[in-house]
Amino acid sequence: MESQDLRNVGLKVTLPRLKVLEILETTKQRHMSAEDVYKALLEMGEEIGLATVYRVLTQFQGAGLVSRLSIDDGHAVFELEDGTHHDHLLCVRCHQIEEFIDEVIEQRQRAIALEKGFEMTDHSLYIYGICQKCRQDKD
Amino acid sequence: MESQDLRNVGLKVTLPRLKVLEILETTKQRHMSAEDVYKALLEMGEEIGLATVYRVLTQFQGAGLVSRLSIDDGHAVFELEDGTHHDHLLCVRCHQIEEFIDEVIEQRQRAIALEKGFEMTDHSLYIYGICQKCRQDKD
DNA sequence: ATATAAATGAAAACCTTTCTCATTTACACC
DNA sequence: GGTGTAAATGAGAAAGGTTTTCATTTATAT
Repeated sequence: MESQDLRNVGLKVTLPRLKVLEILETTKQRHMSAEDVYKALLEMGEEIGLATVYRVLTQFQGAGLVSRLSIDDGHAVFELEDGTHHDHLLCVRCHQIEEFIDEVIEQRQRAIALEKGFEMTDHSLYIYGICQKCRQDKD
Repeated sequence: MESQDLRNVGLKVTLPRLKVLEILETTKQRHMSAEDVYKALLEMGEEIGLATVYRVLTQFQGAGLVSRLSIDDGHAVFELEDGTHHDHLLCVRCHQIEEFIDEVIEQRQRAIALEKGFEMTDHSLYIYGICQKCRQDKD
């Protein structure tokens, strides 16, 4: 019952919102750009505007339904929020994204913010590299 | 003798390059966007094109003279390379940037890349928050 | 049912960054 | 010290992702 998910966060239940949510939930690829979502919807035969996809994703982010990753190349991808904070490894060849959690790093970050007098609002850690599969393919 | 710095990295010594280098070295603000550098040069009375500033900064980055930070909002700033790897704290109110080094985090990152089979090429860590000064000003 | 505020789609606008191309410049060589 | 040649520059156009505008459509409260 996805409609309720939307109502819970104070968003009107509209077809575009339901469809975007559906794509995010059913696509195997966990990390999708707005363009990815848009194309997936077109392929489903849904009529939707790219601007709407951007708007909906931004609203979802504001509502805590998704989080937005800002990749180094000035590109954003979205992932369904699952409540766990995690960081990311990005393959610079195939652009696959893996996730990891490291409590030691989390702790150090909090300590550093404290040390520097910062009230931490957010943090982001990206490790860029060549993933195992790409290294095997042609090293 | 900045001309030598340029020759050392295999770049022709041109006025625009010398001027960009001069701005980076003499401006108090350590982290500057291409636009910042461009405006600073115009204010100095230098005639330079914005495209040239971008090109020069990118070349400097390739030559290891500067590093580029990609801020979350799809904005890049440059800093003179000083040989030390460090990460950044960014104030979301005043946009001031502070630097820190944490060997524990560096180590964990290497360990995680290894665990995941990644050959790490780069990594970036940003802590976003409200800096001490901004917290005092109006909390 | 209906009124009303919110949401949508298409296209234009935006913003930072890169590219194109004609002109200028630095540097190696004479 | 001139001079040829490849590289660098500047202006403006183009690119690419994202946001805005505005007329139209839709969801929801009454």
